[in-house]
Amino acid sequence: MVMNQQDLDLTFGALADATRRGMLVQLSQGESNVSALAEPYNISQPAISKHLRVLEKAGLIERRRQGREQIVRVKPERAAAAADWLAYYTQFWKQQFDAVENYLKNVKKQKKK
Amino acid sequence: MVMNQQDLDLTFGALADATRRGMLVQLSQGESNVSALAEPYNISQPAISKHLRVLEKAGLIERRRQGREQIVRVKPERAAAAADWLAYYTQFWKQQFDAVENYLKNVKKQKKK
DNA sequence: TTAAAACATAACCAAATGGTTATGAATCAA
DNA sequence: TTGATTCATAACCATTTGGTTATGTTTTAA
Repeated sequence: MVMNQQDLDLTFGALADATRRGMLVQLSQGESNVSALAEPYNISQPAISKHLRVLEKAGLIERRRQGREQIVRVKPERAAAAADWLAYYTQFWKQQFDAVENYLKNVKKQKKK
Repeated sequence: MVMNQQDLDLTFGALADATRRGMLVQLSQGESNVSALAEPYNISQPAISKHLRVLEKAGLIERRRQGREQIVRVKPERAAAAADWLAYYTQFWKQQFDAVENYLKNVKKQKKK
């Protein structure tokens, strides 16, 4: 999946909150309705709704109605794409870091001489 | 590296902005001073300073003084840990997604009968 | 039929975010 | 020595964010 800048904004933004990450972790165990998802957190029900909306706008979850319940399930594509993005650049950052480390080490050696 | 919730908040939060991601991408090519980093963006210099501060607080970059210049370089550990976190759960989200897909497919088949 | 359950939505609030202009400090170059 | 360069910091502003309470809607269960 190709992620544009806005997708990355929304995805990383959604992941930048412990409550929302907790919900995603919970959903890795299986589908859930909203009440069950809310249970571990002692914030109000509307606050939970807002978090779910953020996750939905980021494309990280999907909802379907089942009677009066709302069944939430995870949608892994965006998260996978964000993980790929991060892994891709991490590789270069590591290379860059090592290169600079070696350079600084050499400079130190030169000074000792 | 073990990431606590606050580290993940800061790291994903820092990544949730296109300007900051652009800076990190730029830094994957090598160290840079602040002016060179700022060049592609037409926002004010203090705005650049703020973005750098966010990246620094998240532990994604490091700075050192060199005369009147500030040399910025990337620090890959946090990004790597965040990438690991994402990759780890993505695996379960994919499993979960596939399981639900199969379940829903079976339900459809049953209905056809 | 009526009360409870499971949500969404609206209105509001404080704090955080991303931007600005103005200003100042340190360093370098002429 | 003085002016330009390279930055940081302070003060301010509008918007976003994460929370709240109040209220309404739909569905289920008694």
